[in-house]
Amino acid sequence: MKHFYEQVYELVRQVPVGAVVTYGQVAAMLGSPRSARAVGYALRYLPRGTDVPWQRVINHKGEISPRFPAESPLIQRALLESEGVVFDDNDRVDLKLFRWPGE
DNA sequence: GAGATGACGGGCT
DNA sequence: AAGCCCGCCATCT
Repeated sequence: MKHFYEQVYELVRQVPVGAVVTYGQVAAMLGSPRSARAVGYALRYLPRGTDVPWQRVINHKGEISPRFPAESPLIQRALLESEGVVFDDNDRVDLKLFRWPGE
């Protein structure tokens, strides 16, 4: 455990298929409820061929956070849907149903 | 070592 | 109910 990043990656790797977690949740699980932002920061630095299921991390609204390539969110959405996650008419995930409770 | 950055969250309007 | 603003944290340059 060197960088906060590493911890984020490790934890995200443990999120099961068909489940999602919020940035804040990840931060809280790592012991820093206020560092949700840092979590997003960590994911931003992920290389493309990573084994980390970054697509399972979304914001507190249950929606995919916007970012530079406008297509990324679409790819992320497709990945999640293929894993069984359902999006409503507003492109949001029902966190009450898909939020990973943790270990 | 200081300042800027950013895929967030929560509270208030 | 939706949107805006402000504060937080760890990392990057």
